[in-house]
Amino acid sequence: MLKDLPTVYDAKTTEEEIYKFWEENGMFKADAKSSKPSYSIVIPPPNVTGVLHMGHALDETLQDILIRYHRMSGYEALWVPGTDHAGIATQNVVEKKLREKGLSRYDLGREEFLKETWDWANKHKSAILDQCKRLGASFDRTRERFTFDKGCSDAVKEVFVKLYEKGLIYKGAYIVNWCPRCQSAISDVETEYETEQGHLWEISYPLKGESGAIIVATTRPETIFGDVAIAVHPSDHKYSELIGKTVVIPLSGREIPIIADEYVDKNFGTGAVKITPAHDPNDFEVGKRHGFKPIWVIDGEGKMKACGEVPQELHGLDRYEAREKILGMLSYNNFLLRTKEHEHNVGKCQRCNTTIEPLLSEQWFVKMEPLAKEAIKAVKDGRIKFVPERWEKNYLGWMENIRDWCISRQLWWGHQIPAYYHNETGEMIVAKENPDPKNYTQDSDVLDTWFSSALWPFSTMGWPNTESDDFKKFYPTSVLVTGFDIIFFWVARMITMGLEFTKKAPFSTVYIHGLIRDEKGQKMSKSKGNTIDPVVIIDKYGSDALRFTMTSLCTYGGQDIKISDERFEYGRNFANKIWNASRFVLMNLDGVDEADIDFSKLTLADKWILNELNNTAKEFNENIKNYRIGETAHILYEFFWNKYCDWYLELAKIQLQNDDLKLNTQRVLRYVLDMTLRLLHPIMPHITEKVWQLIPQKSKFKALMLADFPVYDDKLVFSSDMDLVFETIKSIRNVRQSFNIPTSLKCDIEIRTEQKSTFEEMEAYIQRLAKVDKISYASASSPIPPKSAAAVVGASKIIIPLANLIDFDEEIKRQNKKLDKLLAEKNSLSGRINNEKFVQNAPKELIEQTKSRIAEIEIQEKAVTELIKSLKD
RNA sequence: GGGCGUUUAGCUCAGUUGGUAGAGCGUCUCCCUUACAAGGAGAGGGUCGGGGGUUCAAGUCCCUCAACGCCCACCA
Repeated sequence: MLKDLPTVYDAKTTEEEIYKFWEENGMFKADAKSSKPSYSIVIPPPNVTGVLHMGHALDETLQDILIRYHRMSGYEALWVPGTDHAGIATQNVVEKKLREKGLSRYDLGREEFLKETWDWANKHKSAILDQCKRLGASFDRTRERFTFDKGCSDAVKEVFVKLYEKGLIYKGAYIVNWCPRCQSAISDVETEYETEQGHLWEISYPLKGESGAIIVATTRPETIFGDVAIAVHPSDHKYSELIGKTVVIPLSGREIPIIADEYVDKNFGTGAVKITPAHDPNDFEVGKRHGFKPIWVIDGEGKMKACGEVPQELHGLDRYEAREKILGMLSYNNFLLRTKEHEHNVGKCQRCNTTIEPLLSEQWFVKMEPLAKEAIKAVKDGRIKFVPERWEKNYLGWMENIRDWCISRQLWWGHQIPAYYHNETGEMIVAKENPDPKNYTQDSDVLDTWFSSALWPFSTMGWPNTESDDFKKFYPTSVLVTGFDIIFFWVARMITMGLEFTKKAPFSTVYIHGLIRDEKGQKMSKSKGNTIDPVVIIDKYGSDALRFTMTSLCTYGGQDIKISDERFEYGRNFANKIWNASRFVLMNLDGVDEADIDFSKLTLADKWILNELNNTAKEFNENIKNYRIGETAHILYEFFWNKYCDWYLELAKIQLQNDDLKLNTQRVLRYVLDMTLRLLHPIMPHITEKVWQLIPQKSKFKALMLADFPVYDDKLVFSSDMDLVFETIKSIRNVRQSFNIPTSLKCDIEIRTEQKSTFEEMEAYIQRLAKVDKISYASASSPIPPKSAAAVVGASKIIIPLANLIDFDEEIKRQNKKLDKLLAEKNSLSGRINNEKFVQNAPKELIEQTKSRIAEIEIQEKAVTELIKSLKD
């Protein structure tokens, strides 16, 4: 049966089979009543509208590694999955579907539209989490949550009412970022700025009752009908005489004053600014200071309002079309004096890329500053630490300058704001439930999606019921794993809300990884068409290959990760190597008993590999504890491929042929494979589980995923001279290759050494792995026979008599090259030793090390010189 | 305007308290050796972006310049 295992690892079949095995046995389910210490992670909930992309794949893989590692390391590990209702994104999708049927949400009405959206969300809610199963995600689906489910809604209401009662939520009219397409306010962080080449227009505003004019520079001439004043700097001599005078707005004829305000920059434009409080945040502030009433001229759709002095022909016109018309009119009437090229930043809606319209409107806000205090403290005093640390600065910088958060959205899909207005008096009550549905109507706005996300670490644990088992056992969570792009959107807000409502930091570590990019370093996006679908990669290379590759690309500094389809060959090849090495071991375990390794019978090779395994376990544990997760992959790759496969399996082949050594060698093979699979399991769960279950053993564990994770073990510390064997074999191979000695030809060697017994112990290894026939010995001082190739290993000389095979000139060249290298090293090292200051200042061990290295070089130098001499003779 | 990151082998990137550079891929040579050709063995390849400084010693610390990338703020 074992011999029937295919030589190429079949990831697809294995992964399906193994995942099903774990799932059906309920192995992902965490026990809130467990006495083990808890380790918990909540997933950054993907949008219900989403499909799995590479960013998720990386994020989920890293979380799964941490969860699996801790589960095996004695923790009660809980990973909570879930999805986000994604207000605008989801509403957009459903509205688009309606539009295809020629309908709008208004045709359906709020109630019917919500029903439709719920249906859609319910249908898609689990799709992305099902895709995560392909990744091997060991999250607890029995605890799956949705940011719009009953529990989250209760938490949202609780938080909203409490914040309102504390005076930290208020409603008011302010300039907000308004998306004319979404028809809603959005928050500052949802506004992305793009640099655009625009214009600065200089417009002349004639003075009233006298000749002359004041020239104003603006980028937004279409707001001219909303002007309430012209502002200049109080100390600007150019305009000091004009302050207090009145000008007439071009095209409108309305009269407005010239005022002085510190806000104006004397050196920008003409030094005179038109003030439009309804459509610009700075103008709003100026307007407020001077007591002007704002005049709206652009509506929520970004069109010119049909009101006031806006000319008839502009009514309902898009703001940019109106701009062109207005410029035409100004120019025609000689009010437009100059048009200058001007580069400026334009705000765009994060969701739909529509240009934001700053608009004065009535919205709800969270006063962030008082909340931020504790959130700053928690990071400064180390209750929360960022990995890598540099993100702390980024976080703190933002937190220390935080502005109020606009939380109301003019959407239907979302948590409706729990404020109720009396139908007649308009009196407002903020409460979890409508006090009197007959007479009170609920506020029609909903909350920013991130409001419910901010509560995610504790709303998923049963909060506000702080007595729930999950909350008691698993809150606060252990770590939050995410990309840097949502530190402000999400991480910062979770920290503030967690501290405010649970008095605890929601997690003690924020592990920030890089973003996935395409091979050119560009962000992946559907519109660019440069996305790589993780499911396609999994189909092609396997889930473990995807996981291993991505993990290995994670650097400690959290650099962005460039990937291409071919990069996953790295993980696929490694999985295949694991598969085949395991096949070899399994095929050679026939007749093995169930006993542990007999330590009294260990060979040098056995000791060497056990010692290496032990170091690997130690390094793995140290690295993962410090979130050097990429490093863990490198360590395991190096150990498994370059040590276990390249050397130990080859050495074991020799030992297996020795009846005295066979049984214990089998035990070592089995043990090291078992432990290695455990080490690899968090990163490559499927293949390791599959192979592990094929290993004959008396394990008490039902599955590898539940087995104990290896830790450093004093009993496995050995020192051995294997390096001498490896060096010997490698140098003989080198000689063979240099002189094109065919593999079929075994050569004899002579070893000139004072360590005869050590070499004798290793003869079998050298013979087989370097294709050597007879080995003879002589003392290190014996003369070198003529016509030989040779290698110097440590203080020993390996002589390969090849009189008829080698080109002596070639060999002299080869040895000279080696000599040059030795001399260069010696030169540099003795330079140090001869430097008094070095001897004074350098650590003792380094000096000793340097001296002994020089001594070693001198021995080799002597040997090589001797060789060259004998070749020349 | 402020802040951060990057610059190391042809390509993509590691390099944790400073002690004369590593991997994967690619290249060259040999090998279907009974786990694996998605493999094995061997080889070649780097003045660690430029300049300056600290030090016995700098890819690693400090200063400065340059290029590229990102974030925040935002002057109408």
